[in-house]
Amino acid sequence: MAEKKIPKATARRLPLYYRYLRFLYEAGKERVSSAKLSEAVKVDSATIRRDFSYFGALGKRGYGYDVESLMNFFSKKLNQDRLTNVALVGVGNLGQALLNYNFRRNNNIRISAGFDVHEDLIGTIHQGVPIYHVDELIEQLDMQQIDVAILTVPSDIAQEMTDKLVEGGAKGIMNFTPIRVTVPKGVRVHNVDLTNELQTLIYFINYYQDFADDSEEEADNPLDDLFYND
Amino acid sequence: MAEKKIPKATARRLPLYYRYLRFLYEAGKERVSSAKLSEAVKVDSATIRRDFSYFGALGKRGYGYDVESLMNFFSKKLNQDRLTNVALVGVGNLGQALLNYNFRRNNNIRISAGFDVHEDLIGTIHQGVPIYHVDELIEQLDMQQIDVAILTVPSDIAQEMTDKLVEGGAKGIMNFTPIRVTVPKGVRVHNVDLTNELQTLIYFINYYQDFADDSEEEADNPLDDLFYND
DNA sequence: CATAATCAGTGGTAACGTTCACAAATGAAC
DNA sequence: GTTCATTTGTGAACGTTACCACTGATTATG
Repeated sequence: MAEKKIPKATARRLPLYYRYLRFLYEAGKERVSSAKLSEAVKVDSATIRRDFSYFGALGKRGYGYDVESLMNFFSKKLNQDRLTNVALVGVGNLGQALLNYNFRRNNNIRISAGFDVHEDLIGTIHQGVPIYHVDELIEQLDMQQIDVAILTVPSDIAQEMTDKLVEGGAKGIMNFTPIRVTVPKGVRVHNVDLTNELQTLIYFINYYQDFADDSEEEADNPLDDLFYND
Repeated sequence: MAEKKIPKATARRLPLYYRYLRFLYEAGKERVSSAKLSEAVKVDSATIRRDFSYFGALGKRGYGYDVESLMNFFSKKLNQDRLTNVALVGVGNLGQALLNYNFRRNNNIRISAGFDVHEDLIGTIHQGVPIYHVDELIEQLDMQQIDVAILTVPSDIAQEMTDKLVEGGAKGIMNFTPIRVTVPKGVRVHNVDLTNELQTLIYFINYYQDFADDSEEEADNPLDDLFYND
């Protein structure tokens, strides 16, 4: 909780920088300039330097940045030095794909518990992850000290499951449902709305296609749609 | 291609508005105010009015907005009045989940062709969608008049497949790989980076947890990370 | 050691996005 | 028809983000 105000736009780019630094490190590179980084992550080099500067002077003029130390620095910032357990609420199509999706590959994040209501699933183990009934959600979150959850349930129970997550002490929810759920202050929701993304993409290619000078980020991620509190 | 400059932030919210308008219409509601919309989509009411105003005067003072006509208006804007075919490149875990994911439910978007290199998959039909070898990609895009693609391939072939897509005439790519691919002017890439999202979420809950007054949009869709050209 | 090339850090500014606050328009009530 | 309650549309203020352009530190070269 050290540095006060890292801009949100900067925070969203940190994982991108971190990933590429890992790549450079594994490729044996010792140094990198903001210009080289810029090419790979497609972020303006001035923006990269500004982003890094919020954390202090991490580079050396005339030299660039030391890959290993910068990588380690961001590793700590992104909590990659310890394992983060995540709950998966809703083990349907998308949920199961996320179980298979290897968050751990180069990342200290793993889904450690799944929750569903479907009787066939409960008690089974998928990709090494035990599936519990949602009735056990609050209890398990507490027991396993989980404070981050992925929500992949049908829309009509999205708010209900969110309330349970909040009650279980979740602090962060990655919401794959199209519902904008309501949460109390202190809980952060990150919306990943796939249909929304696709529709936006289609809108852009239909209405922005001939505006040439137009290269930028998120998003956002767009996709990027996140908010805090209610 | 009518109205010139709809802000990107506005464009990203259109699908959200559209979806809720559909919901209201199906619930038999005839009118809605920006304040009511605001509650549901969690966007400030002034922002909603501003967003709508870019398209002209869509509402009536003292009344609000007519649900049906607004819904139809956005339906056209979002190309929902005609079917959009999308290609899926990479029919692995995530790809198959997206095949199952019902984009068509309330949306005139469907995945109409899948592409992979895995021999077991080629020639099969998943969820009604035929899977072709990637060697047929360029040919099929052309034949099926597809200009939007979802990219869910391993990182190491992301750029190669992107190049094929561009060659096949794709104008929009929803990129699920962590690679920031390079594309020529006129092609829009929308990055959906799940690991990135999760890491950002974890970063936020660790560093922003006690900054209370902090509720906003996108996304930082974030997730929302999109760009144009190279 | 001197000169050239490189490159981080940052002040300034422009572009973009959000929100306040209010006038003008409309509908509802009686 | 007058009054009251709503609610849009928008000028203006504010906040955030991105980028240019330059200074000065450092390395590389001969």
